[in-house]
Amino acid sequence: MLQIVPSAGFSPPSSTDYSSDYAVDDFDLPLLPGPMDSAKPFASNNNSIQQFLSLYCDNNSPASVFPSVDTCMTKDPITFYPSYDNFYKKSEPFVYDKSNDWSGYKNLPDSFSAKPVAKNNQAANKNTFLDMDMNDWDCKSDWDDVRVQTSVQSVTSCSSSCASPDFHLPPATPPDFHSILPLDDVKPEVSLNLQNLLNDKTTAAEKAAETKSELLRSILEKSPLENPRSGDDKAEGTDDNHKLLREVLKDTSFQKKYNLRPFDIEGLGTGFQMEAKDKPEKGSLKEEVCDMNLTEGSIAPVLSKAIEQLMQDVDNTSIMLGIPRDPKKWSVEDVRGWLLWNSRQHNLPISIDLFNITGAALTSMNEQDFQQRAPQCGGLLYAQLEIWKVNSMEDTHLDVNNLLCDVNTTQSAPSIEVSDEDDDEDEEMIDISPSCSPPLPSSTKVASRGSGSHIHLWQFLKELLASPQTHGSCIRWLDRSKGVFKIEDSVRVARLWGKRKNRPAMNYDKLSRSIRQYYKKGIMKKTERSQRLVYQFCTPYSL
DNA sequence: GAAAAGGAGAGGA
DNA sequence: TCCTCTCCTTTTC
Repeated sequence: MLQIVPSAGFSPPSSTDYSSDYAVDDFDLPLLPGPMDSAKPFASNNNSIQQFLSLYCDNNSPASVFPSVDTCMTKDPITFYPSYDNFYKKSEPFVYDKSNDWSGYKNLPDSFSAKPVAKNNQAANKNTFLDMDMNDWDCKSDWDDVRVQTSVQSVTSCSSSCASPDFHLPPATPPDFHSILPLDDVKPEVSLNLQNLLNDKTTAAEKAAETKSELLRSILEKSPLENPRSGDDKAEGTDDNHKLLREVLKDTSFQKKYNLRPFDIEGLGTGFQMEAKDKPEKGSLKEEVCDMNLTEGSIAPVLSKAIEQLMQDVDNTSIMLGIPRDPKKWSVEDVRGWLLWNSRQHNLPISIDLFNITGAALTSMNEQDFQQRAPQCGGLLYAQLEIWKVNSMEDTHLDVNNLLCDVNTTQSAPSIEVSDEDDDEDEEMIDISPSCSPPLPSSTKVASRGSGSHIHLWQFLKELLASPQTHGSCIRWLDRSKGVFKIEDSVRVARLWGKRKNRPAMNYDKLSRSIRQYYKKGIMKKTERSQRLVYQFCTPYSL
């Protein structure tokens, strides 16, 4: 199943699959404030937010957290998206280091010769890069493979209030582009504007259609060799620029995506016109987003949902693996299990023996330590662990609005609303109350991870089993490796389950009936030797 | 008597 | 449709 959110964890099959609806292109990363040092919970690492959203926005590979780094450059209102897929897929996952814009490219495959190194050995940092002339590039034909798409999103340049160069992907400037496209005043900090995209998609698509038409006209006028009316019959493929251009013209995927109908533009080429759009599926995130009158501040619910889902996935993974949510509490075996899971889930080459350490030691490692032990995926593991660390903060205040506000704005203290339940359960609600205007819509309170009523009984039981210090008196593992556990206090377990599900009448009879339903589903099975109050998870649920 | 096992129907998402 | 709750009966320990 294609998924974007579960990049950092396990997400059980759900009817809410946003994968087809959103891509990395749909998020306006630069909307995030620049200096994140004062913004919790990512203050510990400036890379975190970038990695976090990169993980989030990837929908190009089903089980991968490798971001498809589609950087963009734009001349408002035109945007071009050179994709790095063709050469990037074998390299390290992108890690943006603001101190060195090109650090993420250090492991590009040998075939990629268009590394951002100037011919005159000019340092290719961000500033010099922006000042470099295309003739300074030591680029070969690899750019020919760069897929180019015209954007159908409405693009605006980000103002300084919502964007900071510190958090922008390094601009990429394929030389071929520069030679054929009007990019005289390229703004390095420009990327997609989620607000415009979501707020007025129709207008955006129409603009894009117009844009593409204008682009075609411009190209055709500037490039007589490609203009069939020019009378020049130069053979196809004799000019790399035109090869690139052909890629642009051949790419019609945007038509389907935005429901555009081609039409002829005064004989100059093909334009595109909006057709009736299908209404987003009811109840989908997309519909919710479309229904929002998206101001800059109202993007918060979108991010809030994304973060909520990500945290839920991390929780699901911790339950599935039977490890604590807090990586600091991991045993050596837990660490190995987590690494093994990541290795399998994302097909990462990890030498697990090099991580024969506890969770406390693991969490104290920096990114370089990870890179040393896992040269090919250390950065990714580090980013994954960062998310887990954030998720483990019980008092984490995920105030998405803070991410969208000027960091100089005074930030209110985290507000945690703790339920008045007894100490059986940590049923606190995370209050995502706005700390800066505008306020969030009605659903400002989000149930903390795992405390929702949608949790399955087997997940709940594993959650209890994962916290023996708290619930060991009522449920415990008999044989962890086989997934055999015993309910020591059936009344209490049933009461906890009823509390979680808001079913005051729950009792063990009903709970055990639900457990028995799992026999048919293959989630649980009877133990080899029938024992009272002893149940056994089936693999992989026991993992 | 408590727990296990399972049939059957209801209800919510 | 799936999952869980609820009620019920019968069997087992």
